[in-house]
Amino acid sequence: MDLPSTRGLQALAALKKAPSLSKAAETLGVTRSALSHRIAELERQLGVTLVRQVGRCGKLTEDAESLLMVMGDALDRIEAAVTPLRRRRGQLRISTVATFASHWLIPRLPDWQHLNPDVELAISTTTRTIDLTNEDFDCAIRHGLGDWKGLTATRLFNETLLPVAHPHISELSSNSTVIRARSRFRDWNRWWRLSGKVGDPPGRSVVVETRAQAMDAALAGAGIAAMDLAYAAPHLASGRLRALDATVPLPEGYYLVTKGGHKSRADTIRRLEIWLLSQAQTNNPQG
Amino acid sequence: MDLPSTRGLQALAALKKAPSLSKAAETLGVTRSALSHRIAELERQLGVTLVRQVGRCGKLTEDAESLLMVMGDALDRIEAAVTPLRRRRGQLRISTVATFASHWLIPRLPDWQHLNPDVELAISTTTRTIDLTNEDFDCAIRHGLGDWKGLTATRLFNETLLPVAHPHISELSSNSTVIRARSRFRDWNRWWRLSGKVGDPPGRSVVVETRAQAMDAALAGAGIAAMDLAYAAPHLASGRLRALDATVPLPEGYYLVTKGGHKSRADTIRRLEIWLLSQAQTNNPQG
DNA sequence: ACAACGTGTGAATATATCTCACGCAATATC
DNA sequence: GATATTGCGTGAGATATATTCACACGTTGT
Repeated sequence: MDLPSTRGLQALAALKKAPSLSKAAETLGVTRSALSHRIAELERQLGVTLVRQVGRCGKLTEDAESLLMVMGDALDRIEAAVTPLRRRRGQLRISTVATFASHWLIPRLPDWQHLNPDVELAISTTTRTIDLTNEDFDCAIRHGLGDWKGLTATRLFNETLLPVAHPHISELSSNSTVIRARSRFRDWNRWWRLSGKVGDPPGRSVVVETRAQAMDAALAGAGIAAMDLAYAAPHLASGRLRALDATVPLPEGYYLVTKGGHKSRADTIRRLEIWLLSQAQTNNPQG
Repeated sequence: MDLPSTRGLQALAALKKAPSLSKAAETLGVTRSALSHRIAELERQLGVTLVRQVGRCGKLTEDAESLLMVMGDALDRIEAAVTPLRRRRGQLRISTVATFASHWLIPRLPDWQHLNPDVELAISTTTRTIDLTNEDFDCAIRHGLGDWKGLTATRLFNETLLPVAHPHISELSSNSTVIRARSRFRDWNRWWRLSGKVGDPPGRSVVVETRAQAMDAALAGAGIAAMDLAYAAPHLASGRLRALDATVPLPEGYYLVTKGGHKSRADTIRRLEIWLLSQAQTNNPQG
C-alpha cells in the first residue's frame, strides 16, 4: 500500500488548526501556493476532495475530517520520534589517536570552526584501534599503511621522522641523550637505519610513556627526540625546537578513514576531508 | 519542523519486520535498491546511522530501534485513515438529469466500460439542479446555456428539436395529435415558432409527465413528440421513429460541468470529457 | 576457488515539491 | 456602486526526492 507523503498530511493538519490556508502556510514556513499544491497532490493521490472553498476561506470536507480523526496524532508521534535524533545533526564524531589529536588536530580546530561554524567536531581519542563499523563514529583518523579492508581511507600525509631538540642542543652524536616513547620505541632505530647511520643509536636515553611526553621532554631540553615532522613543524618554525639531522620518510602515514554502508552525513565528511587535506599541505596550524 | 517522508519511515519499519533488506523490499513491492536509497536518504536527513551491515544482512542501530519505538503505530494509523478514502478512487460520481441519463448516457455505458475498465461511472439523477460545490459529485451534466458561474462548463452538444412519431404516422398537420411532457411543456410552442410555422401548434395533445414518457408514447404511436435529436437519433436510425419535419436548434445545450477548487481527479474527468465529446459526435450509441 | 546471496552506488529518469507571477472570486471600505 | 484587500487556484520553471537498472564489493557456503 502506497502511503501519502507526510508533507500533504501535515498540510491538511495545519489547515485544520489554522483558519485559512495562508495562516497555515505561515505556521509551516512555506508559501500558500506550496500548501495549495500539497493539498491538490494529496487529493489526487486519494481521489477525494479534501478542501472546499466556502466564502473566501478553505474548509475541510467530511472526508478530510475523518482522515485527520483516524490518523490522530500520528504526525506528532513521528516528530517526537525524529527530533531527538536530529539533535545530533551538527556534530561529526571523530575517533583518533591521542598524539594526532593533541599535536595536530586540536591546534587547528579554531580554523575549522571559523570555516564551518555549523559543524562541531567531537574528537574522541582511544589507545585501541576502534571498530568503525560497529561503533557510533562518523569517521576516524588512523596511523598505518592505509590498507584497512572494508573501509575507505584517504591519506592525509606520510609520516616523516627527524631528530629534534631544544635549540641549545646543537648536534646529534653518539654521546647524545635520546628520548624514546614507550609506545613508539622502535622509532629511533628506524630513523637511524633509514638515515644511513652505521652502528646503533646513542645508548643514553630517556624513556617516557607517550609521544606527546617525548615532545614535552624535547621542548624542555632533556634530549633529542625522533619526532614526526608534522608534529614538530610549529615548534621548529617558532624556534622552540631545532632540527638536528635529516628527515626520513616512513611507509606509514595518517589516514582519514570512513566506513562503508549508508554514510549518514557524507557531505559533511567530504568537507572535513577537503579541510584536512588543505591543512596537511600548509603543515602549520593558524595562530 | 521538517518531517521525514513516509517512504523512508515505511522502509525502516519494513526492515525491522523482515530479516533482510531484500525481503522487506519485496513486501513493499519495490526494488532492494529503492529501499537502500530510502534508508540512505532518511539517514542523511536525520544525520544518524540507522542501518549497519553485520555479516551479510543489514541490522538496525539503536537509534533506529528507538525511532520506531517512539513512532509506534503512526504509519498504521495513517494507512487506516487513508484506506477507506482510497476505496472510492475508481469511481466517478456524476449528477445528471433523468432524460440524459436514460436516453443518452446509459445506452453508451458499455462503450465507456470497455474503454475504461478501471473507472466506474456512478450516475445519479435528480430533478433539482444540484449544488456541485457543496455536494460530493465529481462532475455533472446539465441542460442550459452554459453560464454557471464559478463552474467550468464544456458543451457536449446543442439541443435540437424535431417532431418524431411512429412510422405509421406520416405527416404533421393541424389535425395531428402532439405529445407534450409536463416538464418541458413549452417545447412544442418553441419548435412551432422557430421552424417558421404560423399560428398555433395542433390543439389535440396527449400530456405525459416526463420527456422519457413522451418518447415511449411516440414509440407506441400515440402521437407526435417534439424530441431532442440526440435522444431520438437511435430510434430514427432503427426505423422505430420517423422524423416528420425540420430540425431546429435551441440556444440551450448539454454541458459537462466541473467545479473549481482542487479537482480531486482531474485526469479521470478529462478522460470522461474526451469520451463524452467523441460520443456526442457519433450521435449514436454502440449496439 | 567458485557460486549464491545480500548490499551499496552512480547514472538516468520519473515524481514531487517549491516559489513566483498571475488571474479570479468574495468581502471591506469609501 | 467603484475600488482596494484578502484568500485562493493554476501554470511554468527550478529544485529536491524516488525509482530502477546495471554493476561492483563483501560474506557465506560447497
